[in-house]
Amino acid sequence: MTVTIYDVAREANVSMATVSRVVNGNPNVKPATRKRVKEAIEKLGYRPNAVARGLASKKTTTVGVIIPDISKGFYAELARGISDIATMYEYNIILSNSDQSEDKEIRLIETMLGKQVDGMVIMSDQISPGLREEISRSTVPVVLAGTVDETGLIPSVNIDYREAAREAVSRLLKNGHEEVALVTGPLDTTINRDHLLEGYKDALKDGGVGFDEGLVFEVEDSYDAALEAWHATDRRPTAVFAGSDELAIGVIHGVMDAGQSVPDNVEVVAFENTKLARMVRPRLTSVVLPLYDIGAVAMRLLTKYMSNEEAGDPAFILPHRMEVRESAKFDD
Amino acid sequence: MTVTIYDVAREANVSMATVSRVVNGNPNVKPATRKRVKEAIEKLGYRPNAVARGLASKKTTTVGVIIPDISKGFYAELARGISDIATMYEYNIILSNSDQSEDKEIRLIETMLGKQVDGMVIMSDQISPGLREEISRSTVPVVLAGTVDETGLIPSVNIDYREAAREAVSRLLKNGHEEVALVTGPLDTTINRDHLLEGYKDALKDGGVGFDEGLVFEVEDSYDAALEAWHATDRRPTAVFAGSDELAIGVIHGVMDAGQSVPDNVEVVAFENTKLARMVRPRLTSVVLPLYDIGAVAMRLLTKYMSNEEAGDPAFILPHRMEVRESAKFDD
DNA sequence: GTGAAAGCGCTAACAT
DNA sequence: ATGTTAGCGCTTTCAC
Repeated sequence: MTVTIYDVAREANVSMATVSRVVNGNPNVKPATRKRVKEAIEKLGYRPNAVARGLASKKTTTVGVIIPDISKGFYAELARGISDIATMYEYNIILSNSDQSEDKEIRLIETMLGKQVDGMVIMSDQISPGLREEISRSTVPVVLAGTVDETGLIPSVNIDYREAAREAVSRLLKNGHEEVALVTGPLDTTINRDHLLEGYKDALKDGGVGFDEGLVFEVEDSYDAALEAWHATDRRPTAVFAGSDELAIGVIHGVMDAGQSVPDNVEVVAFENTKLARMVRPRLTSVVLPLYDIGAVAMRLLTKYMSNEEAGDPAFILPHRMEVRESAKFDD
Repeated sequence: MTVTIYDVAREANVSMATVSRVVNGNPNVKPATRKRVKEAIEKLGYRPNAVARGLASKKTTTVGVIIPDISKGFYAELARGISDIATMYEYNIILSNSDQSEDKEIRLIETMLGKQVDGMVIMSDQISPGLREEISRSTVPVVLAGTVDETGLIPSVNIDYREAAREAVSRLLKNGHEEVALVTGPLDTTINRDHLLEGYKDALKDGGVGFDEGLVFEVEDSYDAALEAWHATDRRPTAVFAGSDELAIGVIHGVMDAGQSVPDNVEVVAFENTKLARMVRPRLTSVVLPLYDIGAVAMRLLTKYMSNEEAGDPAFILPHRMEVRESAKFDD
């Protein structure tokens, strides 16, 4: 029923070793026999069995990807970057959602290792000690994408979130605001807590403005949560730095509901720059998070580790920039 | 270096067959020896090699998923549904992007079959004859998700797009509009051409309104394209049925730019109901496309085919409904 | 340049 | 209840 390398060998009057050679592009085959073998392959419709090959060669040309939730635009964009580079290097991807559960993450790593992946790209809002432990025990290389490992030991690709946040808030401060709010997702994630919040504080310090805890709005990372938070508070900051485009839009609508205008009464700077940023009025001025690139670079890095190439500093930092639109009054 | 079933067998003083039995939960093992084996597994840190298992059993417990573009919300949502059910049935997923290229689609199917996937879920805006041919030659079951096969031969999961479109346009018509526009993505995709457009025409006929080609705006499926189309035309329809949330938002902003209001001057009904629908003002009234469910049901169907269960009608149709918000003046 | 043979780590009869 | 044995389809020395 299934045609194997033996069948091809018989058909072409050569040994299976020779068939294997032509299938794998080994140059040590006389052109004439190569031709015969190729014809036999064609004739029989032979398709190499990657599982058998994987068992014999101990390489599967597949990599595992663990992602919190592929249905979230943020991660989907990362995944696309990973996928494209994987395809370029002829790897396939086993993709699984972890929902940020440490349990699931660890179980996924185990099953992927069982499936003999050649490497893994992992995304997580928070590298728990258990997860870090599991990763460091891995028999194959692992790269983190858009995910910060506080120890800096696990290879990772990111931007300098803290500096990006500092710059954004500084520009707001330069516009003369006395009360700049931070609207952020849960502060139990590394990026929010140690990067966005700290960058926000850095900027306040730079600008000689005192930190006011009442101006930090920690909400669920959703449009509704930001909107509600704005409705609920009686603070009236005149500028906002939001931790995501969605949060920023929630704030904008909150401001509008209060009968005010963005950017005239309240300036808003977002963080992420998804396509959403252009689909609101006013359009969002947003720090650009190069998600696709982060994924792509992470995968590229992984290919280097998988072939034992030198890969340089494990903590890879990509440049960032700001896309200026109408939700804040910036000049360039 | 790697510990195999032999090592465990030796450690536990049993044969490899017994180890295999306890690993696979075969009841024919005395509790005492089962315990010994489990301890040996624990002690040695044994992890079954799924590749070897796959070669021996001819089952890999992985399914292939081909998707046009995972970074698009539409597909990402489908993928999540597929993934969750796959996980539930203990399958892993090999995920690849096709960018709708027939070439890539066919190549992906080939490499997935080479990797011995147990089945495949495929998404595509258009099942080309070449793709259909390739699918029908597949040695493992294939299910289409959110994808219409005109021949109806390939198992698929969808909603009745045409009827959903008809209902939406009919409700608009009932509000007394004389000019209802259709803003749709490219009409070279099956759903747009044979379902949305036809459903739109059905409704016009039902309502005794003539079809006016000038009221069909075929644009790229993006916010910008819809916005530009609205800016460019001098037609002033008072109601619009849009083929996606993004298109609907483009239309809404186009209407606003023209100094008019939604829904007072123009009523808009969208199709998709992503979370975007609630993030615009006015919020979108939208036909609900149960993307997650479509993916989930497709994967569930695939598990049936993979285990040779009876699966019923191959063309599975899920119910649809409309979510009424403010972009159209509907009562319920 | 080509062939023979020994695995890769497991499952699945078949014995016992 | 447990052990023996023959593959699964390929890669990879090692000979010739």
